[in-house]
Amino acid sequence: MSSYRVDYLTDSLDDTEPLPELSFEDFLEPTSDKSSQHMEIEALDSEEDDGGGEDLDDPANDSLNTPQFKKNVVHILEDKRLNSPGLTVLKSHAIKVVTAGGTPPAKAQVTDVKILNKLKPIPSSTLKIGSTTIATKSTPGSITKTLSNLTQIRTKDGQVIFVQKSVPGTQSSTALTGSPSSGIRRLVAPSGIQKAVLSKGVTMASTGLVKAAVPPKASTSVPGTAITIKGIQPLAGGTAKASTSSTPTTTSGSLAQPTKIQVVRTADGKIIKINQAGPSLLMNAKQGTGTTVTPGGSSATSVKLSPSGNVVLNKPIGQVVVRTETPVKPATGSVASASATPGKMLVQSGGKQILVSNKNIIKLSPNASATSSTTHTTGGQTPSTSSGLHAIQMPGKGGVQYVRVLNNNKSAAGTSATTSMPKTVQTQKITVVRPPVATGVPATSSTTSAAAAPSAAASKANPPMGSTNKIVMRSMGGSIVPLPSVQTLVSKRALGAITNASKPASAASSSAAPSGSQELPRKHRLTDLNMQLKQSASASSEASDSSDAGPEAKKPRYVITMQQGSQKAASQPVQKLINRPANVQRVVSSSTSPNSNSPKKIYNYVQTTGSNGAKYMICNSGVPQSSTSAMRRGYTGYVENKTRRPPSISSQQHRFKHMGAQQQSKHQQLQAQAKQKIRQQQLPTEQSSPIKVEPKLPTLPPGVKANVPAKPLFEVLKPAATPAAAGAVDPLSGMTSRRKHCNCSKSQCLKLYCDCFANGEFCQDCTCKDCFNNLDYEVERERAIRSCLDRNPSAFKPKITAPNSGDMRLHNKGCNCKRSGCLKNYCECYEAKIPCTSICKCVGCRNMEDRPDVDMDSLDGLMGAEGQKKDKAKNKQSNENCANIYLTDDVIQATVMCMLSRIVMHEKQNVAVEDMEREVLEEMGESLTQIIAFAKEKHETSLIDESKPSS
DNA sequence: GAGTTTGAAACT
DNA sequence: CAGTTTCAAACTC
Repeated sequence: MSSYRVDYLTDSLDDTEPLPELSFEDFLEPTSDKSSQHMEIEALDSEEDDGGGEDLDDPANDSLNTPQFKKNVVHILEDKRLNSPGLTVLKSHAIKVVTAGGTPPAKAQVTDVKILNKLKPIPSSTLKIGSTTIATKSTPGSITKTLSNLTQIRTKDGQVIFVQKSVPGTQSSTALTGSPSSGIRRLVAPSGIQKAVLSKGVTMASTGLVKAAVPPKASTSVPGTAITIKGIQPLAGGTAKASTSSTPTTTSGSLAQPTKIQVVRTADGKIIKINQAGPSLLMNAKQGTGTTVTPGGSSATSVKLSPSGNVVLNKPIGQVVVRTETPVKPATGSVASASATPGKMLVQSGGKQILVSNKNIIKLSPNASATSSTTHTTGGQTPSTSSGLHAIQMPGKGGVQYVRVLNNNKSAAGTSATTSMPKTVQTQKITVVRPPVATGVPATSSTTSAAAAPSAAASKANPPMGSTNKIVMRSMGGSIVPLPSVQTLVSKRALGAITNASKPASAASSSAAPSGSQELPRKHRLTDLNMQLKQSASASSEASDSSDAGPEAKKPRYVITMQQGSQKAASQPVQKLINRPANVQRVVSSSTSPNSNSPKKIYNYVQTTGSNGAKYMICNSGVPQSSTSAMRRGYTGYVENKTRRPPSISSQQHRFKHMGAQQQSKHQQLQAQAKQKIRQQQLPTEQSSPIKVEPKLPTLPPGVKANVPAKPLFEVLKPAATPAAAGAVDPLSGMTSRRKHCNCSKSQCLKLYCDCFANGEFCQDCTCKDCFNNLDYEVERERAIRSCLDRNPSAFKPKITAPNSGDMRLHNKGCNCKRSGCLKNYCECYEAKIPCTSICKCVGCRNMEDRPDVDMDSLDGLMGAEGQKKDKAKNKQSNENCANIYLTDDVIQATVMCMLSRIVMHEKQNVAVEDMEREVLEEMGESLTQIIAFAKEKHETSLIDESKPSS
């Protein structure tokens, strides 16, 4: 659907004369007039027949018909499917126009206009001419059912069209159309409200009632949806001409009087003007593959017969073929056979076909020029028949398109036999003369002169074709949303943009801030942000395994917290876990814990790389629970090869050694497997730095699960590491464990002091003493976990998170350094390679994105060591304020406007959406850069000012 | 490797 | 919530 929408938008954009669309709802107001005259717009439901759903998929499909019909939108004509090659009309929407009597309401004329989305047999039943239904089989009379609610539409001409709102229940209309398939049913909006969208520009020369009906979906078999418009009164002036042109055959008497339709605008914004035209007949230059029938020698050179018996004239792009059909019954027996209805004209334009029962309804445009423009029509087109040259003006992308409708009077119903065509057809051709500008007409089918104009489909596909005033934003990746118009975009987005933009502008940091930090200014380097933005996608995709080692990243494991929306998914075990990679082994342990309800706990035993650590992730119910890893100062500790402490076998180790033989064997197997896997998973680390960074696979201490409500899924953020970097580190080579070995002596490894415990891991190969962090002491361990959680529910949550995949990583709590200047690994922020933020309570912080060490030194010189503390606090405050100072609403708005302007610009240039998105993002980046630069400059000047007085 | 420094966790 | 203590990692020598 989205694609469809895009198309839709683009189409509308193309219109030089954007006319507001009218929906049927607009017309629904009951009018007094309903009484006698009514017009029915009946749509044969073709969609279901051909599997309407599929239609949507088909780009070639007429956007008008398919998608909009779902919306119950009635499209009267579209020029896009000229080529509709098929003899077979896949899909049709028929519009019946019933003209009420002339000024003195004479006989009502019913004209069926079919819009054929697809070549699909047109159900004969749909055909109606005049008050009488042409469709032979269907119960003609029923079609004309008048609906109670009639809406009067006054045309430009001052003529009135009545639109009758069909009752939802009217679906019975199907009965109207004889065969179920052919049945006409009323348009019924899903809500039960009948809704048809007509452009306001639709003008009907004559007054009459328009009744829209959509065949009930139930009649899935119904090949096409017919829309009948009844009750159009022929214009007084027009009548004369029309009358002449009118084909006698079709009308059951009533048709005789011509109706003038001046402008019809389709819901998609295309405007079809039907003006009375001179007598000239335009025939299709060329026929498509379909059997062509030249009407009784009349205008149309070539005529295609739809299986239904409808004759479709292939025309070069831009041509609309109108033909009248003789009432002959479907020889072929195609469903459309009914289409044989006499006097029906099939207007095909741009792949869309309109079946008009009464030619006269279409009035020739008086504008000679229009006709003249029809040059492209083949010679045969000359309007032989005086009866009628109808011109339809279709303002399109390029401007007004003219369609000439040639009535072939000659071809009477009887004429049908003439051609091979099963049905005799009187062909009227409508030539659409499009301005040089790309018209919507493009023939979808190759049959017609494809060369001529870009196919409609193409045009749709390529929004670029038409210059659009609208901003069409596609939600690719959710960043950009399709918007109907600039106004909408501005109005809707501007506000949101401000808020939203403020975030990006103010730095992703804010968003990244775990909790209350949103407003806080971010100190992170923009480069980081950018890098992450770029990398986020990939990183996120790779998720858990990714290694976070940005070039800058040292060892810390970074975690991205999934936002609420993803909770569920998040709750789902990490895919890695789900799949239970080689290094994951399921371990079942009897839960001795008093609290745990479940007698047994299932752990996924994960043997990590170095086998230095083993993680047990609770996996009760077979689903490993995602766990969070607490980021601790020491946790960065993926120790480099030259680990300070050689892996000593701790008591823990011994315990593991004494694990059941079975497990042990598993363990060994896993180790081997783990190695292999680790290679894959190994995070790229700084090449220079021996330290390996591993995104920590979030594991939750076994006990945590019980206590902690559904935890957000934390995924390891993998900063985009260059492949090279990734390759550089071979975990196996050094056999370096990326995990640190704790060395706890007093905490029994049951406090957060212990890295292992804090990470939810069991100690293994640690040098700890009196370790209780293992399965042997599960009770104690759980108790400890509960204790920790009691103190701090977030105790096991990662300290460093990126709220969104693209956001900057942030320390949730911030550091509290006093003497290290946040430039040593004592500082968790520094350790994680993220700048301190205002959340931090550090003193003398020098871990700021905007202040590289060098700069700091210089500043130190200026201010003196003592001033540092103050400076630090000051900086923090200033940083905080900076966001407020520099990211004012005006600035944000300006930024947003710049982005919007880009959109508009590119929109006009028909730039691909992807490119547009990129451009917009670039614009945002530029804006941010400027803002930052400005802020920096200001900041520096302020610093200088301060220093001067002191000196 | 011992000792010191440091800051988070734990505790009051 | 602030201050103090405990603890273990980080760091220095």
